[in-house]
Amino acid sequence: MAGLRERQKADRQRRILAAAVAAFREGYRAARIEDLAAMAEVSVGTVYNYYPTKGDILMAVVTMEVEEVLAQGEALVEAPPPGAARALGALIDGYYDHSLVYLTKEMWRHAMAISIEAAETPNGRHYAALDARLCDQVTRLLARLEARGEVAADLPIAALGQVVFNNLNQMFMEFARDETMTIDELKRRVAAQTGPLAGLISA
Amino acid sequence: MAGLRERQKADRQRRILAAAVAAFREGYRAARIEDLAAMAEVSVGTVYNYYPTKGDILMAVVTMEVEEVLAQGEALVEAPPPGAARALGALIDGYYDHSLVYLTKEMWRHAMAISIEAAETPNGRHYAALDARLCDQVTRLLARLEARGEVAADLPIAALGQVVFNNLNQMFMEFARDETMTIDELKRRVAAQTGPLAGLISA
DNA sequence: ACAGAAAGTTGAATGGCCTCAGAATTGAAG
DNA sequence: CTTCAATTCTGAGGCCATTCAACTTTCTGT
Repeated sequence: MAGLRERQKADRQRRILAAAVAAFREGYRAARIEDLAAMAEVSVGTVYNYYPTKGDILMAVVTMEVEEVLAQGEALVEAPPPGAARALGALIDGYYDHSLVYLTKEMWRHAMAISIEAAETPNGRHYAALDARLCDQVTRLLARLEARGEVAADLPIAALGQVVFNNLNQMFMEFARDETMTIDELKRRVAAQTGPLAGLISA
Repeated sequence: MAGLRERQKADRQRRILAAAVAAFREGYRAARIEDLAAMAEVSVGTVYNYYPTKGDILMAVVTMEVEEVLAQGEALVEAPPPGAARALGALIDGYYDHSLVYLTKEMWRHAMAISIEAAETPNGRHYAALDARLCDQVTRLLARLEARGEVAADLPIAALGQVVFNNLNQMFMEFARDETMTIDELKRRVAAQTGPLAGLISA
């Protein structure tokens, strides 16, 4: 049975995260830990008892987002539409469509910044691991297409998968940097890059 | 004639930058503005009179590095070695070889983080502009190879140039993230990605 | 039901980037 | 060589993420 202490703990955890999502969406930089604490009806010290740094709170939100993106992508890898260009496009568009559910562009910018700046911390490593899983998913899609005979057989699939992923990742970074770029614009631009590539590797 | 005031100004500027390069190489995070000020024999306020933020001082160093990289790359674009794979490899290796002259990996990480986090500031835009010039240089190399008949004629050169650049850029980020990765390791990995790509687009 | 241990909470204090009101220095004019 | 305006310098102080020693609350064994 869940004791009182455990219930209170779970409740506080939830309140802090909810406060963070609400406050961060208004502005990550502008949100002070003191504010989150007040919203969650908890003291500053307690916030730090649940999350080691402000960045970790952000990363918790990023993780939610990316886990859902990965799950959705997995479904697509299981049964990709026919044609390399179409299959890759569908996977990538799916990623982008699900990128701003919990996070804003500003939140993404800070998450990316933290993952680079603090690369050697658990946080940075965790972000890198999420990236690696996305990269792996792209590669597995290529492998499946190759198995289905839609991609030429003698290509270094892992290397090309990483090229495709690096490209979609970097383009997403550019998207996050530019407040005026829309998701459709992003998709269009990446399709213009991935499409020709898909054409080159098609069987 | 240069008045006393002007000479003093230039001298302080130089002292601050020199102090910054020395201190940052020991550790960007660990370097406090107060330390730089002391090293440059100037007050904290004066440092801020010359550079609006700590990040701007770093960006001044990044600019030195990238300008030299671009100049070197330009020479290669003028007279690329024969073969798409060889030409691209030479350009990219040149970039990487000249990446740690003034900067350390830690400095790069912080510079990258700032450029994303503060994308809308003059600083962020400046960094983005440097990136754009590098991307353009890669694309111009491809265009030149196409003109020489070493790359197939009907390809979207600009899009492919950006794919190649995004890939080398993202891989450099990974290099900066991982203190144990050597430049040779980085070159090897990128060659394994760019090589096949070059093969696919060769005439 | 109570004492003691365990676990968790609290908010004042710390450290470092950056600001700003006033002091100091330089150059120009009389 | 003064005087004054313009420029530049200075460092104490504000802000906010983070820490930590003291205090509460919950749990456990008797």
